[in-house]
Amino acid sequence: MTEESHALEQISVANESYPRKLGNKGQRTRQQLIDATVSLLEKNGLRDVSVADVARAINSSPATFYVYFKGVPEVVLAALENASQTSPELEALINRDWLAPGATEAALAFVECYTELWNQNRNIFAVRNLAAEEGDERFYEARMQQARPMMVAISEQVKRAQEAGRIPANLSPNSCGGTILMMLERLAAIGPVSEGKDGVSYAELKAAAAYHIAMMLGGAGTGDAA
Amino acid sequence: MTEESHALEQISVANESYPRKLGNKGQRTRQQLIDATVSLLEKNGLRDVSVADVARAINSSPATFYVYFKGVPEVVLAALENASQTSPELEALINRDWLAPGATEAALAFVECYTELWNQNRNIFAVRNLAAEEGDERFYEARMQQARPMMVAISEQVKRAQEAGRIPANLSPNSCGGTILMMLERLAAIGPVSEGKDGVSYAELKAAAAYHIAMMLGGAGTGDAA
DNA sequence: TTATCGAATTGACGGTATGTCAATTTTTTG
DNA sequence: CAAAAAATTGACATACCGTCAATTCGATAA
Repeated sequence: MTEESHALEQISVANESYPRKLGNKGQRTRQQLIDATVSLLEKNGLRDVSVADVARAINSSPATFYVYFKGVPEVVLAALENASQTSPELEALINRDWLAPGATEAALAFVECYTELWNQNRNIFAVRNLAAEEGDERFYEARMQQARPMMVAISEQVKRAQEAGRIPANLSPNSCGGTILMMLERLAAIGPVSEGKDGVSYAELKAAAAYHIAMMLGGAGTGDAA
Repeated sequence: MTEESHALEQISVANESYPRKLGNKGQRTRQQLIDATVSLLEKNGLRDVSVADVARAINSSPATFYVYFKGVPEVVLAALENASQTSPELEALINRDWLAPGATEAALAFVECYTELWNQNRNIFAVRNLAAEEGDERFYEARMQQARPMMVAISEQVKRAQEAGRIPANLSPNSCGGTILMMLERLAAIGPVSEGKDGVSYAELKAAAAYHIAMMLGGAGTGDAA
């Protein structure tokens, strides 16, 4: 229910994500705010972290906060800029030849690596996805951006599987990549949290996801079935 | 940052989800609150719907609201009790013989039905998942509960596929069901909203998901490939 | 060293939401 | 129709939001 900003045309300091010029101290304060926010995020959900909380955490005042950020979400957005959802290891794992034997094991390694990587930035990724789900365009964009490399890599592999006649040619590679990423993100988001909660272990879930992926990448019927 | 409730042991009216006794008028007011909340939810995310908003919407006061519910989430929880995530049609679609030909088409029909059903309660399901993701146990429980029938049905089919040797026997049926449901929920949640946003159409995504499912249920290699 | 100026901080304020009473009004019922 | 129960609400204490003007801090140059 927040309304539009007023029609003030002048310089309006905090209208950008940070003041027009940042000195040494300013950068330090800004970073402190980011760190404090991420830290608070570990214990509370995004919606339970208030500007007042963050300001208090660095022994400052809300007014100071607003010099650097428009709100808590903006801080998370800033934190996201230093977080990657891919890695050389992960790239290597996905860029293998999925038509060769051992697809199931490779897929499992891929899933492990993906969820592990995700876990390293669990706090902000979780917030990112939450905010994106809530309809915040900026977070939606951020997620898309960070997911793109994997999307491209997976699509590429799907294409190869199609060319080899392993999976139907009428499927859209991007869509296949999309569904795989849906599964992976959900899997990673669940994380070790719900370990054994629904009567299924995390390891089992990862194995199932891995099988899905191996299938979709054309690795079915290469002697991996038990 | 909200704290525990105080140690007041007496009757404490709104400590339960509704007053100890509800007369005719009370039930009406309660329902009005639920309806108003769901309605407001259509336009704003959960976090943008305040107690004040809901109260205003029925020309009442926040104080009245608090007689019936502890907060907005509780209202959604109440609304969820009258929403089902399954249907006879959907049950029929999942309970077919997936080892028989036509699995891909059947899977597509299943996906269509599922997403359609989900859409009918989009507002509260979205909120439910969001809140569950945020760590709210009650919503997590609600989601689990409402997903269970499908979970069971899918697992059953996975088991049959395993017995027929169509998919590896070392996979946990429940986990396979879980991953499928992960995909389906994400797919449904995305919905027609992001139509064509990432360069993939919703129809294509559904097709890809359907193929996943057909695969996992043992319907691969039954002559459906293009 | 100190004067200067831009960077950085904050106290204080108006607005709004939360959650809880006690007091009042409305409805039901004997 | 009068008593009892249910329902409503005004008023309040508390807390967060977002903005400014006023102030303090700190780097630089004379």
